[in-house]
Amino acid sequence: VSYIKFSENRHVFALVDCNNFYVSCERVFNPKLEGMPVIVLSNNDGCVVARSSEAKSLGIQMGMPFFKCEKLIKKNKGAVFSSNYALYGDMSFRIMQTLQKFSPNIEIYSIDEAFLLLDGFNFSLDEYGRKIRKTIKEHIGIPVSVGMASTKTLAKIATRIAKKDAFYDGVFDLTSYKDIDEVLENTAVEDIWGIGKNYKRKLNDCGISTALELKKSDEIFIKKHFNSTIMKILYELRGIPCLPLEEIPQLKKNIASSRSFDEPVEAFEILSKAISSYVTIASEKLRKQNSKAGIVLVYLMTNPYNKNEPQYSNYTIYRLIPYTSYTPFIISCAIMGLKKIYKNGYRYKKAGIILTDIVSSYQTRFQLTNDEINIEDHEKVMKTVDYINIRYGTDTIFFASSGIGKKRNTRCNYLSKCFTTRWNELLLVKA
DNA sequence: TCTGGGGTCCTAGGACCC
DNA sequence: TCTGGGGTCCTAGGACCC
Repeated sequence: VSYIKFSENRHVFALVDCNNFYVSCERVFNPKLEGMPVIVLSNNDGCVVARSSEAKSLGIQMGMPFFKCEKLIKKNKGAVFSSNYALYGDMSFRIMQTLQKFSPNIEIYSIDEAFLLLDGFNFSLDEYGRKIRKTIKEHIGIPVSVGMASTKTLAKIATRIAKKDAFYDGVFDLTSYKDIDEVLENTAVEDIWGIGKNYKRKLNDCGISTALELKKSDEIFIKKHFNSTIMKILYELRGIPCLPLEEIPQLKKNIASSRSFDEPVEAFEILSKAISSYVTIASEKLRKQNSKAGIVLVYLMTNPYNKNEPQYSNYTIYRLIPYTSYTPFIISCAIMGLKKIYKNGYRYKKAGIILTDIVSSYQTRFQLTNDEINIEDHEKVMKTVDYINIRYGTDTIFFASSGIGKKRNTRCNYLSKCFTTRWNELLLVKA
């Protein structure tokens, strides 16, 4: 079968998943939060993106707008935090470093999840999982759940049980469980990794509502009515891996940067400063992966939730010739783009840019260019700027087109300190 | 009053080519 | 009157994830 790109040997995938990660990060430096309902908000304090179990029991949903649960959480003496990515990113880095010691083959899947390949380990997987869990808790202070199975999709299911069912206390090994089908029978299709609300509806319409029913479905039928995504899931449920461990991070194919504004923005100058700073952020990421972009896309929009206001949204793309990661050049293209789509008289809520058509810097070494552009000089300049900003802090050097006044035009009223990345924000302990 | 940000993969259909 | 067949590439939109 063409979907099966991976070897047919038995594998053991372990998924290590941090329990409500952002909340746990806040709790490490603020133990009073233990046992309290705690939520962490998205950028601009817009939506709930992490909830402690106590907050979940209050009925606060993932992605819920903050204003809809603000009263509830305050009434229950809960705590609220703005996202502190400097803190969460650093905590994640420490966890991933620690996990490297438990397997030579690891895929960092997201800020709070990693897959480990545990092939050929001839001792108790359950014990090993508990050792991982204990180590992360002791060294970093974050509680994790660990699930093991023969495919990634099954490992996801195992981890969910490890987390949900108190009996397993954070570790569940599906490879040695007596009856996998029994587990799958108790897993709803929409709880499978990769099946969202639309596939759920369509599968339900075909009479498939549990993971077991999908596993036992007729391949020909599924192939006819669904796409390759669902076929892969079907095989993965049967224990045939279709999703390999991706140890080497691939070059990002798109790099985006955008923000919603706290207050609606009308003035072109404010938008162009914002766009300029988005380009700065995205170009840094571009250079960090040693790549260059061929296209910059600029977009803006009014507030789609506000039905009483005239709506306008638009985007434009600019080809970058030659392929580049030189921030000032990309800024000037992006601002030309902005000029093209900007219309006077609208209250803009959000703007952003996307760098795309990204290639490795090695592939661009022999581009034909105008003699006036000295690519080597550009690269040296950006290298120096990046070095200084890493060494002395973000925005030590920045572009005047981003504006020199107050940087933040997004809200973050509940921000905790950068306990692990700034000397002057270290936790103070009185003794 | 207040609704995030950053990604990936897949597919259908159009344009184009020989 | 009769109007092929096979292929690639590109793009927009859908779906999903954390």
